[in-house]
Amino acid sequence: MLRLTLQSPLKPPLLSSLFLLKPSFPTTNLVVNHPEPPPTTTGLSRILNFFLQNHTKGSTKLFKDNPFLKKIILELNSLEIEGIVEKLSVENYESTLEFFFLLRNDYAFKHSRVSHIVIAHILAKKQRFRALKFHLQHFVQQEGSGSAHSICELILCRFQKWDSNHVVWDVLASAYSRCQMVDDSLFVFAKMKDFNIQASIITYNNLLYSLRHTDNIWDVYGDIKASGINPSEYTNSILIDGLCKQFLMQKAVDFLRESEPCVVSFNTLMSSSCKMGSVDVAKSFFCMMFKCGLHPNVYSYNILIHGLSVAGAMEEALEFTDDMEKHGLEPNQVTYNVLAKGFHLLGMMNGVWKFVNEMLHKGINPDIFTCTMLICGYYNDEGIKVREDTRFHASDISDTMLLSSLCKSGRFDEALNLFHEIESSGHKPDPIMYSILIRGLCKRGLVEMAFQLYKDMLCCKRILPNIVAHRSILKSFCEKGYICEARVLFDALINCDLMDDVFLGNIMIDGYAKLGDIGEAVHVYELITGKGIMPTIVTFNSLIYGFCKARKLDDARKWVDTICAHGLIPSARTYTTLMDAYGEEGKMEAVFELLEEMKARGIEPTHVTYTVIIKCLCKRRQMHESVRILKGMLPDDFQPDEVFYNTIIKNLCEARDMKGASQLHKEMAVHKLQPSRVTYNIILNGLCTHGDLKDAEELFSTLQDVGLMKCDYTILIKAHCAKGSVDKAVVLFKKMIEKGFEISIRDYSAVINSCNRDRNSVFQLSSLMIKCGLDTDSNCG
DNA sequence: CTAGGGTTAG
Repeated sequence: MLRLTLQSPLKPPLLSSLFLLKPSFPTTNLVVNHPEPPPTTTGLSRILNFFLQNHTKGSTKLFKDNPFLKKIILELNSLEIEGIVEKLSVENYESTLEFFFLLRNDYAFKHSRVSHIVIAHILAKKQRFRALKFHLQHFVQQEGSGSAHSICELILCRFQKWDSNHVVWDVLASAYSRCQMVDDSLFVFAKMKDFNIQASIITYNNLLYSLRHTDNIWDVYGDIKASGINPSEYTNSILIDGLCKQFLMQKAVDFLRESEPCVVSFNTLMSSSCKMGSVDVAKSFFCMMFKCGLHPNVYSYNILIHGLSVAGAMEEALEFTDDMEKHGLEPNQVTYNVLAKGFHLLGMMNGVWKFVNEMLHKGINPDIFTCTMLICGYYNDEGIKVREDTRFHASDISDTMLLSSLCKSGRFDEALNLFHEIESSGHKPDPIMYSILIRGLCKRGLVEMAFQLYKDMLCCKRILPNIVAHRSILKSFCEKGYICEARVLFDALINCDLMDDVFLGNIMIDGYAKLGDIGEAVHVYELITGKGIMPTIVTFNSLIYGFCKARKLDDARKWVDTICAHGLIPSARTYTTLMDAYGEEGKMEAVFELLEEMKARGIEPTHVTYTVIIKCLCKRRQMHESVRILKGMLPDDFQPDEVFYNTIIKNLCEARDMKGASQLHKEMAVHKLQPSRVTYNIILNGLCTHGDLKDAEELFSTLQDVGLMKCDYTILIKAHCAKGSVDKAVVLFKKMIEKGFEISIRDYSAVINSCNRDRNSVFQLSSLMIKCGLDTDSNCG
């Protein structure tokens, strides 16, 4: 059994064992690219043909157990397989389907386009619409965006006369919409119009859905009306959803009035109202539903109960929960999670436990949302109490809670012990417990150990890690600079179809962006959007950060338009990132231009925005003028934060205005801001370089209680060296070593360099270096 | 098509 101890974290090179991960993943669908051999006339395909002809139904089973035939398949290229598929399809649909999917799923065979379209026709003919839908989605994902043109061409050339032609066209247009390839979808629509093929309402709905963030919804809606087909209930609610997403609530309500109202439309309106903070409006929609003769469903109740819970109106939330049951609707996982969250927000742990308990009693297992609440530490230190509480004694949840508490307080030894104890008591290891440990270890920077656990659950225990585990590992890999390992994991998740949400993609994109590797960042972006995952504003903000980091500012700026094209609204973060980048390049006009642009869009600058602005201003101007300009810009209710102050204090120090700096330091208290170690470090540095060294020493000694950082020591040491007080420097240096800070050669040389080439001092420090440190090679950082 | 969480800037 795997035993982990905190004393022996794995060294990074072992991470290369990650490459073993891929074959260990328990799912299929790993795409293997077969090298395409030149077309052969070896007769292999004739043998295969002969074989398939002689076994209609059940042929593939025979085929599966036949190593000889397997060998034949691997010898053939996709063109030869295509020939077989086509020929077979004339004689036997079922065999063709089995043959195709067996090759794809079990042999990871990459079929040709023609084969795919043949299969689509068979599925259409057999009216297996669900399978057809998935088949074509899979197909267009594989083909990627921009493929519509050539695929349409192919269908026109070779499939025009096939019976199910119109169905295939229709579902193809849907597939492109569902995979977020809107341009391709529109291309298919246009071709269909040329050939008088009527799109179904389902296909229109898919298109409408993928365009719901944009003005184009009305064009599509107009098209539907003009074509004479009846909009469905879905059509209306998608339209309402789109209008809500564009914050056009009034238009949404107007449309609801004119169209046939349905529960989903009301739910969408309620959800949007709650998100905008108006639970009352949501409640009035709820009442309106009854007046329209409609009955709220579980979604309706949950939306409302959530709205009330986050607003702190727990009594009312509970009333609606009762009401729900009176109307014959059972509260579900979501209901309980939402109620638990509400009580937690109020700090009423009894309430939380009441609902987690009720959930267990009803046989509803805590799901990923409950777990996220547990794992992400909503329940702080309650775990230990809970485990002692007899009501929860020996239940899985109490173990989970205890584990969570231990991880939260950094007691990993105890956490791991508990974990092994649970394991050896015959309990099946639980993915939630794993993810708690993995997340905890990652948070502490112990990603190597966390990954060991991750692999242990995956490879040894055959438990699929949950989203929390994936996220923690991926994020930590990125943060620690193991970008290649992160990518291998990411690709494995994609290939196993375990990547269905945008968050993992965002983490991966951000990882590349932070390194300035914008090429890969964009590549990952294309990868996830090709999978039909909708990018969010976070995706774009990270991409823009990446372009800025790569110093491609004009490209970065152009991506703001892409955000809008996706129906998303650029955020204050978007603009702040751009402004910071332009400021760094000294392009103040651009900074102010962006500020105007964001305000024009109704996006309020945040305290971060203003921090960036002051940072930029100070680069070019006198400090006092900069502050004056900034003061003119700040809104009355501006709430500065600690970093805002730190930035100004730092600039004041650099302008040698130590008096102003200490004044601002005092002012922080007025805003109830606690100066942090960073603040003190800035002031210390200021005093050392532009102020009185005595003041610096004084500050240094008072800081001893607050806790000193390594750079506090080095700053003062360097200052002493520069002033020629090497003795004082040496005393401090020894103290720093005593405190257990890791001292690198770089630290030594930095100090020695600041000795003004005074040979005596250099000698003194060098001997100290030989005496005290560098006896191991571990600190050559 | 509609509900619960998490990923980004100084």
